[in-house]
Amino acid sequence: MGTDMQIHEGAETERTGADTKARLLDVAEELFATQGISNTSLRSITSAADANLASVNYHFGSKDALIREVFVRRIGPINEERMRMLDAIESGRGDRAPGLADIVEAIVAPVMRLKRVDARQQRMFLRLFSQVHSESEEIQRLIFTQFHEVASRFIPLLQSALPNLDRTELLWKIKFMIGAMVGSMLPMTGLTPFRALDGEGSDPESVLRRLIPFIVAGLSVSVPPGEDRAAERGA
Amino acid sequence: MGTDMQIHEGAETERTGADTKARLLDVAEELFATQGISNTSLRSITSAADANLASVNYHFGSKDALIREVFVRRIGPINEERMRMLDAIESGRGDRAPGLADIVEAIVAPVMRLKRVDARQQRMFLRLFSQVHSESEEIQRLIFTQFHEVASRFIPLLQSALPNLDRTELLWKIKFMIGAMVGSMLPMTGLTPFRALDGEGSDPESVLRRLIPFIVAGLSVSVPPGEDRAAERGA
DNA sequence: GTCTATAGGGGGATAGAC
DNA sequence: GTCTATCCCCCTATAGAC
Repeated sequence: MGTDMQIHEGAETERTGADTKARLLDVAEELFATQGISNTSLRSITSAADANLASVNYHFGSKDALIREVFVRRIGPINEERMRMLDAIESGRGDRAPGLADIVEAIVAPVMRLKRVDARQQRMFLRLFSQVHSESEEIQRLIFTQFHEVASRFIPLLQSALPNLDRTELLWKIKFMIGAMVGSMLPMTGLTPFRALDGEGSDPESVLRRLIPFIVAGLSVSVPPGEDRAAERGA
Repeated sequence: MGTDMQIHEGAETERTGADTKARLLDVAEELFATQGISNTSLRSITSAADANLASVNYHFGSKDALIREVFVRRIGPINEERMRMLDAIESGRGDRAPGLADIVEAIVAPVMRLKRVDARQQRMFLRLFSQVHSESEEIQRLIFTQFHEVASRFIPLLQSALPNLDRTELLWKIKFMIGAMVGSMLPMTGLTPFRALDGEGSDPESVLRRLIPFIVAGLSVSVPPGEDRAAERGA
């Protein structure tokens, strides 16, 4: 199968006059996404970015800070948009419980609309985040921390919209929800039937029109109290 | 933060008299999961497995075959169980459309019950599959191929249970469904509220009791025909 | 400055000895 | 089954021709 050729499929900033800091971010993102984070040495980053080994420390302070920056650059705008949408929901109606779909949309839509960026960046986004699972807990925490703020507003809001769910139930459903969101971005490479989805209907708004009701339905459904499941099997 | 120490957290087969083939599989899986597949050379695998460079070719035939084997070892049993469950569904009732929950369970449950294996293997499973997105299309295909058989039975079955959904709709929902399934396995490391889920309620059956209704609800809900939601924003 | 040629290294696959 | 040695291919870098 030969060796991997992914590293330089179509570099963007390589030769431009972009400043070193931006180049370092671009290169680091790409290497992180394809090789893993801890597998990527500062040396490989700086040499690929045509920069000095010391430049990372100068521009970011540490490798950890660089890692954080790489993710902040992608997650930051998404979470800011989420906060804005959550603001809109909470300010709009004084006491009335906000619509479930609005809340879900606030979390999910900013990610989908990220598709605005070109396909290459889209792929990179998925790759980058896929790598997180292969990293140490410290690095994972470093990245998950960036969702704390949004989560601390989203969870209570969702709880208030679904007062009948106990907390455990709610949190599990949120995991499913996040999964469904990610699932919408999975390539499904080579599974023939799914090739049909590559064309039309894959623009952000179309996906959202399908994804949000799916999630809302899943969130809304009540879970059978608990013991045997063979019971409802015949129904 | 130091470099990655994950490689040998608690190796299992290292020193035992386990045969070379098994050792190669274990080592390859671990290296694939932590470094990526194409980033892992046969040389690094064989040396870590205390085996000869030629051993991979002797035991598996090629690197591709080794890759396939690594995944087959994990996916194989899952898909076999899925096929058995699909058999049971289709044989049981002659003409009547099978219950949606049964179909979903047939796909989802075998993955959840994989948790039977120890936590380390569970983590490895997620890591391993996370790496797939960072690989070339050839490798992705190599792995996705292993789902063809199940998919070709599952999709029509689901379609028959949801006759009102057009094919595109159905396929999107399947992506969401797969996502939700994966989502249930995500660590959410460091997001404080989710730490509560680590203890009770995280056994396979409990997760399934929540996950299956979530998915069934999402599959069942009808999607708004399409024009209303600001659809014609830019199109 | 651009292009072709060639050297070097890494990696996968294979033959033949043990 | 395992090993050593080797072949071949691909990629990168560099040098010399134009």
